[in-house]
Amino acid sequence: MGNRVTIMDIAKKTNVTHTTVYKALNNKQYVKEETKKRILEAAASMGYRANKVAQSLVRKSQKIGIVIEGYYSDYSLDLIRGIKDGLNDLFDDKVEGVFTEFETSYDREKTLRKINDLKIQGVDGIIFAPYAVCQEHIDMIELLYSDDIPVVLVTADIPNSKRVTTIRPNGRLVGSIGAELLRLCQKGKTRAVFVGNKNVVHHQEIIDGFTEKSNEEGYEVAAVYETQDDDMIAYYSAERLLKDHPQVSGIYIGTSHSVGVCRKIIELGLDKQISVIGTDIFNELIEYIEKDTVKATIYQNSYMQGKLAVSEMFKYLTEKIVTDDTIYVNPEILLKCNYKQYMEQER
Amino acid sequence: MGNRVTIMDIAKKTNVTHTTVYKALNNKQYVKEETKKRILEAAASMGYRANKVAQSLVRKSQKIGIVIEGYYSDYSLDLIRGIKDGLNDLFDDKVEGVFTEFETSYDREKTLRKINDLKIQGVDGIIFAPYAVCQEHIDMIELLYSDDIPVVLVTADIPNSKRVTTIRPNGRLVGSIGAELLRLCQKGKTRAVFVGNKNVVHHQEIIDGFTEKSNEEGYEVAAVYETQDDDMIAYYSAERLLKDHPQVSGIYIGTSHSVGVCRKIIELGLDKQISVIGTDIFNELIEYIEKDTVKATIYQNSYMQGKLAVSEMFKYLTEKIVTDDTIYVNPEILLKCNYKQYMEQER
DNA sequence: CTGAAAGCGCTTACAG
DNA sequence: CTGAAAGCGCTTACAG
Repeated sequence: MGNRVTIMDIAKKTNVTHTTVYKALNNKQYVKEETKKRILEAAASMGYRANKVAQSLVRKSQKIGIVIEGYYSDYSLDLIRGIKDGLNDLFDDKVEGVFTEFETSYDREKTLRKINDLKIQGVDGIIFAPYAVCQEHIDMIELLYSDDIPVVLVTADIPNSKRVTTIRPNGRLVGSIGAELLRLCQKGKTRAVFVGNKNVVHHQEIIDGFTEKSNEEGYEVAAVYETQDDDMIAYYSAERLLKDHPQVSGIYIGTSHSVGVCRKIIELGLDKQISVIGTDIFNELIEYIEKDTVKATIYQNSYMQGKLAVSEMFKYLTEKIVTDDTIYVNPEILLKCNYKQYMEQER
Repeated sequence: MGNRVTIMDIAKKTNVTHTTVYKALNNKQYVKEETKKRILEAAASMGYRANKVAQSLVRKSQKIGIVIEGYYSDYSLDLIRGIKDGLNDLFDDKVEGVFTEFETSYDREKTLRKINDLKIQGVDGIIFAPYAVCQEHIDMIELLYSDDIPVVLVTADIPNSKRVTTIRPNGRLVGSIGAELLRLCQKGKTRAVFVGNKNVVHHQEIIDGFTEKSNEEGYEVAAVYETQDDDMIAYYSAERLLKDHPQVSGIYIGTSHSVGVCRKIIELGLDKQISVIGTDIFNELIEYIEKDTVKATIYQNSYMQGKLAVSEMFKYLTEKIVTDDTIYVNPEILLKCNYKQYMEQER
């Protein structure tokens, strides 16, 4: 290992000091073009690779602001846990998180105010988990961009915005998995899907993926309902569904907090005829998994999304590079025998 | 961030030099008990936490030897990729991997020789992926242990050995998932399971988990076959199975390289009646997933196992701590619509 | 038993 | 435009 190429080695070879090499390598001003070229060539030919450990030791600390918009659910709690663990992993790399308060409801104005506060506090970057998309968000991100404050999105994307990247599950894939799981266990040919809110891009994607896959495999999607992640709305929507479409034998619930659907199904004694697939894992769902009303649930791993959001932000802050324009977290399929592994998991 | 507690802060507070603090904190000899106690107390009260970045910068390089025993399959290739990526992540932490050659067959003697070679080369730790378990392995690990060379196992455990930890899928859980997936899509009540070799602890666990879960849910496991991960043996075993137990409607193939089972099923035109669940993902399996002969496959993520093995070894080498006595990697369920995400994946 | 000094590979003022 | 010096927070010989 004694053979690692350092800035000093390059300095010796090119007859300048390591300070000059540093400047050339990091594109700082005040290095003669010709010198710079020589240095860069030497670095390349010697296989130089900056030592990130040394860089972390001297770098000034980086502040990352965190804004999580609306809906205080298990999904958000896991997201936050992931972000916190991600920050903790980078503690010695001098990364600091600046959390803004969490809201139990969606308030566009508040979000904008919080982001502005973070800017004033001088954060180096912002991790933002948006709920619904709006023009103000796009404008705000544009503004931050021009102020050189990168924004990494998590759980959802904001199309046409200048965010650096987004870490999220692929909604169309989630919908497809829901459809395919139903194919495996559904008896009839008619289905329905429930989401929280069609204005949430992710939810629309789920509908699209579910519908496309269902049609492809010869199933009819008889109805799409919005539950606003409200258990009672879910309950009454299910009632309506089963009245209007008694031939339904498969339901995909593409959102959390909508176990009302299961309650209604059991109430009507239809739980042997109708197969249900759920989304994510949370306490209220367990009972229905244990009873086999819910055959499987699709876990979107918000914990991992949070963790990745932090590491991606760090990567961008320190190297100005990003893994990909969109980073998809694989949705996982949980059954009765393995869902427990995913509650409060670490990974 | 300027408020991080350093070794220097403790030194000032306790009126010694940072060298002494270092010794006290790291349990080095030649520190008076009383001084040590004072220092440790101060450190605790000040909330001291060693800076891992600084430690990595000065630590001498660590050599990790890698031995992968037998069977050169996609599973092993992904494992190796994981180990390599794990090592690469720790490049700046001065971690170096020393690979021994891979064998396409299982040779106990060769394994022992390779491990001994690594010891002579002076590695600081060994990552070992065993195939079958034997007393010689246990003895070898014991020997390494007394020479202060920690062994981290991956993909399987060696019970009663002095390995530091093992990173692996929970075989019983894999078997249970196989059984539960069959419950979702199987028509009849009789099943069979194929594994590579019952002497492989992991395979026996799969059988146990599968059988227990099947019985629990009212299914009969009519037969258990060993394929030796050989396609032709799998093919002929399937033939025998379907002759001896024509009522079989669900099959779990708990090992790779046994798609011969699927070939036989299709040949006999039974692919509409029999549901098959596979294990892991590799090229030969794709065709049967696409045709819906294999309804789902259980992915054991050897890539992640390899990556974790490296980080666990590093943790042990640098901090003498281990996350857990056994670290389970969650098996994931792949369907037709999402298996592609897992081929050559990074994560 | 305790301490003074050098060094890991960078970055950051500051001087020339 | 280039360089000399200090420093990040540890570990490692070496001296006392």
